Amino acid sequence: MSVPRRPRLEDVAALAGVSRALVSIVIRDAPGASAATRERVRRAADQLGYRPDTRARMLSRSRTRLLGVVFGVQHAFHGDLVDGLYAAASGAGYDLALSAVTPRRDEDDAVAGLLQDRCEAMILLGPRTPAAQLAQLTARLPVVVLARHVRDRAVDVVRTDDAAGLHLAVGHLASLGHRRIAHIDGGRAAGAAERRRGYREAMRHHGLAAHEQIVGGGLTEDDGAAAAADLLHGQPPTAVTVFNDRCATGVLHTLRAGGLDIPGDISIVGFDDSRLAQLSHVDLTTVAQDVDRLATLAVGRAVARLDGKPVDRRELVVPPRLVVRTTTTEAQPGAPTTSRTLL
Amino acid sequence: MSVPRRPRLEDVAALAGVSRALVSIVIRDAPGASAATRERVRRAADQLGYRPDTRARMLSRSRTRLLGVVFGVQHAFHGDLVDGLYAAASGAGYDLALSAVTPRRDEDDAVAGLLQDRCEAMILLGPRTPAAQLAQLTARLPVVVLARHVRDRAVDVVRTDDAAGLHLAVGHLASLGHRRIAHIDGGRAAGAAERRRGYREAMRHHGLAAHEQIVGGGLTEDDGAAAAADLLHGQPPTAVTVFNDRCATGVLHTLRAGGLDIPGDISIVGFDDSRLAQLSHVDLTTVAQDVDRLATLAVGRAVARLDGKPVDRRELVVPPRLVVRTTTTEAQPGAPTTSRTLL
DNA sequence: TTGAAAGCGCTAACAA
DNA sequence: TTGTTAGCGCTTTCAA
Repeated sequence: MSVPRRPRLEDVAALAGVSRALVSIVIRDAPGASAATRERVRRAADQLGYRPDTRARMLSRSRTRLLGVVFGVQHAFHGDLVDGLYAAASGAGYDLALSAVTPRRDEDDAVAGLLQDRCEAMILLGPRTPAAQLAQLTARLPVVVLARHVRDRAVDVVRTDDAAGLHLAVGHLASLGHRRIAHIDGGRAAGAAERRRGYREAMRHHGLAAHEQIVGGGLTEDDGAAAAADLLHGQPPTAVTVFNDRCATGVLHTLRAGGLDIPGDISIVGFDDSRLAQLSHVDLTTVAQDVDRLATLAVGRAVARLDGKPVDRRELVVPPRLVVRTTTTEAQPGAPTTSRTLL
Repeated sequence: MSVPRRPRLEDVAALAGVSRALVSIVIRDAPGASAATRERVRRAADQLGYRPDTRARMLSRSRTRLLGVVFGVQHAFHGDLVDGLYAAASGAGYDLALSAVTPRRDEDDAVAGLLQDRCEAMILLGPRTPAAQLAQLTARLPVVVLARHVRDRAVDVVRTDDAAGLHLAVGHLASLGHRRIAHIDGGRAAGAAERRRGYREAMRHHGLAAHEQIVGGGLTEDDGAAAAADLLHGQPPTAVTVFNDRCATGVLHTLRAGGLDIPGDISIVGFDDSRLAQLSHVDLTTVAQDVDRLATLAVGRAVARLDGKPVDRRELVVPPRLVVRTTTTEAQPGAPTTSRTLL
């Protein structure tokens, strides 16, 4: 049984009794065909189930209308961003080429794959790639770094105002009467330095400089779990701001497993407002990043570069917003001040 | 400043002083060129930084060597599978085209996107698409369903022996002395029916038919949290097998939040052995799916179909394996038998 | 071993 | 409004 070959432009033309060019015009909704012809061509195309060949189109247009996206497949927040990026890209008439960073596929692999796909621009989610290398990549195609601060002037950045986010978090806790507020940081992760700085500034701003306490964390749940244990070896704070939701989740569950009441004994604030924070058994007070806005700006910036439009500010900073859920409450007079051994 | 156009085959040919065809041969490592020529062409290509244009190549070869993958961007286990698929595909000389299912992008969208990318075959991770529709898709290109049972004879399937997995789980619990073992199921999720069946069979096999208790769950953490609450409205079991790790995590944390000791009061067994189960603060006893084997088989099957090789068994079933961690322990004589109100 | 030439399926400039 | 004609960059016969 012979497989019916996929219909080509030519087949449609033949059926409709017109030239290939005409069909191309109709298919692309380009001007230059009468309504009657359009109708006839459309009908023929439908009848044949014609679908234009993207590759041939890309080749002749010498454009792919493809935006490459590098994301961490294990990172819940990246999943949220990808959702936003799909929406933003299709709004701008582009498609997304996804390239995942996995345990066995690093960022360089992911970027290389995208380069091969001939995407026109690249959007990197919280990349760990050094700034110099990113700048180098920018020489090949427009690159937008999403959710990470990059000092290098050559790289476009769209990110949340991380420092402001920590001002919100600390302010919230301070207004609840907390004074001993610790910060579990993200180490060298994207955004970590900014959030650390925001925490310090905010603590000083609230006259709590003496209570500053930064605990080494990271971006995974396990990092949070380890940090939670660390935290409680000394004099435990009454509240903690955590680098991100994943890490905060680790902190939350570890403290609870250790017998502490959250938020009774310790209040916790996360960062991202990823789906993780919204789970009913987590229900984390957190600093929300405006995913749709970040995604829209990132796509917009990539497209602007492709269109050669002038760009005023290289870095676009989106304000965060505090989402209060159930992991924060007023400081308890009798909060634990002695260290306890957990786990 | 003019952008230096990407070098083409022709540029390399000119520099090396040979014809385009020769360059093509050398680049593809095809036979038909002397060692000397090869060397000369290679040097020229390197000097120009030549990279073949994938699209043009796809077009003329009328092959893309692209395997489409539909996955859930929020699903940790899918992330694990994607990692395995990248490895397996590159081993087979194929590339992956990722298409994500997100809150605003359903499976149909994801499949449509891949169809447009002209991938040669498709691998769907735990799809919800009805069997009939999958069968229809198979008429267009080879489709491999990964991690879901499909009765329709037209669809290739690679999956874990879900029922056997529940035999392992129940057997483990039974050997620890548990009798009242409940199952929190996955509803209509991929694999749920098989796991439910496996649970029932295993309970009977161990003479525990009288203790069968199936609680409606789902595949997310929130589903698990809700089920945990339900579970305890009646007479709580001493152990539960849960549809998957995500759901089990919700169960675990909800029970703990309610004051129960896990595994002291209730033992919990998950399914998948996704990264979630391996987190230190979760450390879930679970039924592990052999991710690399599943991925390798799925890619192998897709490639076999593309090569037109005969395929003996339409469905490839991989045995699971039990991973005992810290959420299961021996049944306690004094385990709670009265209902408690949680949350 | 090498080169010429004909596509792959589509777009776009130009003529009619 | 329509059709003709070159490409887009590569692969792949078929001759030389």
